[in-house]
Amino acid sequence: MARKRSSSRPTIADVAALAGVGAITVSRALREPEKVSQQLRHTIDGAIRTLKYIPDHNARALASSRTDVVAVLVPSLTQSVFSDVVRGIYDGLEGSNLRIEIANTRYNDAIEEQLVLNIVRHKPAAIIISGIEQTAATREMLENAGCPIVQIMDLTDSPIQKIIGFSHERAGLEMTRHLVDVGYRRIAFLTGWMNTRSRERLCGYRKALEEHGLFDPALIMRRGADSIEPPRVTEPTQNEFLSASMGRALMEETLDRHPDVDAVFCNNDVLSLGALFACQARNIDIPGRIGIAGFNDFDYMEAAHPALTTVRIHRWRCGHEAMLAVRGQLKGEDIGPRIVDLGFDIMKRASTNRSSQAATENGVRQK
Amino acid sequence: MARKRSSSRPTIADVAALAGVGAITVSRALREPEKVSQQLRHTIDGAIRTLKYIPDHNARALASSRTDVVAVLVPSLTQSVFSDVVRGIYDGLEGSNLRIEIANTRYNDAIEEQLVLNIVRHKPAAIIISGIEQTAATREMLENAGCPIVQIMDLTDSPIQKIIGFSHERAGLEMTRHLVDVGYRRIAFLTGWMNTRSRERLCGYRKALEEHGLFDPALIMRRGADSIEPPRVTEPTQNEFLSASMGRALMEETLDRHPDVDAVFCNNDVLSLGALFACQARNIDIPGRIGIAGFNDFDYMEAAHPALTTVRIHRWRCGHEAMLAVRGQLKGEDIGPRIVDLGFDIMKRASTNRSSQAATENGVRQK
DNA sequence: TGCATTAATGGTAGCGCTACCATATGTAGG
DNA sequence: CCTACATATGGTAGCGCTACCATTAATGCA
Repeated sequence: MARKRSSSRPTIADVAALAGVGAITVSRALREPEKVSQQLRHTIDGAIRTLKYIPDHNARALASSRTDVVAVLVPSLTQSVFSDVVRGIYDGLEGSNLRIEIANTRYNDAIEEQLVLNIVRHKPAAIIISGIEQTAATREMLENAGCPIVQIMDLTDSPIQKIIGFSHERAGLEMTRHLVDVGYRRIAFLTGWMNTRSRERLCGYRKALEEHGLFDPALIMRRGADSIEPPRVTEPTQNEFLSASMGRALMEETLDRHPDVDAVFCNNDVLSLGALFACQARNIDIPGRIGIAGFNDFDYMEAAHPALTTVRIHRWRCGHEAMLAVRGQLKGEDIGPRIVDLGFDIMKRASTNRSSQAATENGVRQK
Repeated sequence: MARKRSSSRPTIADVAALAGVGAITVSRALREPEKVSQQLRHTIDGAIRTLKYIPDHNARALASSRTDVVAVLVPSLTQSVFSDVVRGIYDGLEGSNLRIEIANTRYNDAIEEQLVLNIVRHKPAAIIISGIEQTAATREMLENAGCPIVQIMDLTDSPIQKIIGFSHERAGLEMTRHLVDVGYRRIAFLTGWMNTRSRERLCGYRKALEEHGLFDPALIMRRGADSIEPPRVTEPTQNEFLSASMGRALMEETLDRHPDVDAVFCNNDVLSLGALFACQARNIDIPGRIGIAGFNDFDYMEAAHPALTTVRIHRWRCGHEAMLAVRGQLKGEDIGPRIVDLGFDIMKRASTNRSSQAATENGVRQK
């Protein structure tokens, strides 16, 4: 009844035999080398190399009910935002023998819950999860997962364990304040489909304008699906989620319907690029007649003509630090600060560069 | 000597006990439901739901020496090119119970070889790998992996099993021909760090120009690291790999050093965007004085002012079709055509829209 | 009616590894 | 010299599942 061993794959027993030691010693040499004499360690290393032995992590997981998988939950792969974050996570991996498993929640709580259940059942080494709006059930599963959990890309006072990110509301607020500061008064908000975090930015925009009695709900210009689920994106040309074309259309609509608007705060750089093109096509002076601001600081923002004002956030760093935090905790280090605010930078560029002089004039013109 | 069972996790035995059947029957109900009577199937489903049973894929892999992991090898996560491909792969996953494991080769053969070794040893359900330039050792491992292999994003006459992609050389060739057709004569090639595939496009560019005796190596304008390894990218603002700023600098250099250049073919849309901004900043007429063409057809290309000519390639579709091909083969379907050419489209837009009238004039002017 | 064949289910023995103990050695302390 | 205790190594029994057979009941067909 012996089951055939596919002779191809060397096992720990083969290594042990070749090195003339017990299998368990090989296992130790791999996992806790300090507990094996230097001499044996050397012999074993040799055997491993000769046989090109690679441990089977399935067997390892089964035997130890632990894995070396870091599960990463992101809401979307569509946006370069999360590509950068994921890249940071991968870059933070190097030199460890951890593995990464990306799970895509598609901005859907039910999917997220199912994924988390599946993940915790498989005893990951750690979990990195985007945002703070997990359902109660999801949160409970995470709390009981018995591994390091890092939330990213947002902030809250009550992280599950640790959170690394920044405040979207404050980012929206500060950028809007900047626009007001330099003299814009009729500031529209351009947006595509909104998730929780982009909604927080809208919130910041609103608060900043209300501080000055400048808020006008009619100036929230929105395109794209109105659903809770994000629209499906396949090839970018059919993008109803977020695109420069959408930004261009939004800008044109704004100019047509609200001729008194003197600045647009775009919920995403992609939109701001479209807004810029719309203005160029109509020969509208930027920043004189219209100011433009975006969010993310993608590479093209500073190269644009005029260079586009935006909020720089630290996507790569966020992923990278999350991974480093995970690795620290797995090495037994202290968890450190539970809340890490990476902040953001208001990149004041030519597209909103009105002198306060011009600002005053503009304020007058607004009247 | 009994090892403690962490009571938390229900096993197949628990389900079997609750359903009053043997464990193996539960196993079958999950994997080959048609071999279990409808009645038992129903009972078992109930038990699974009551216990929230989730199979342990580590144990499954160990027992069956097979996994449900589709390994995906990409050379980079930096470029939105591969983000789109990966997104297509994930989208193609839905409804299956396959899992995805992304491995990043960093354009490095040695890393790729190590990753492939590690992957094949773990018996993946299938492998999707970018490009065709695997080392002999890598190729041999893949050939002996005993699972479906799909190469993507390029073409060759001798795929390992199946390849889904398009010809970069032909894309470069056709775009360059278009530029010549509409009358451009001194056509520069703008590029950052080049990988094998972008080099193929350069090759196409060269061939097209040589057809007309227009090739001039001095017009290959290049920035970024000259190494075989790609430069590291962290936050996009420090991007020495590929950025709009680089495109802008390249365009400015081209204008300064080669005032007779009348068109630029950018190896990437990102560069073409920078090139556009450079021209706008100098008030240079596009497409009159300078024509601009890119490669990829990112969303902003058609929104730009003027809309930018480019090569549309099918990134999402490439990943998606690769995944569907994998699923088909795993279901036992025929492998189908070994070579799937997804092609590309030359998107002729305003940035190269010279009438043939103007083209002739320009031809004259060149003399 | 008898015997081959199929359909439906179960038992047992691993898959490759590590947790848990047991067993040698060496080394210090009384 | 003996105990105590750390250091270094090994043996055994699973982890949760499925491959491989075995078994039983139901069906087909001469």
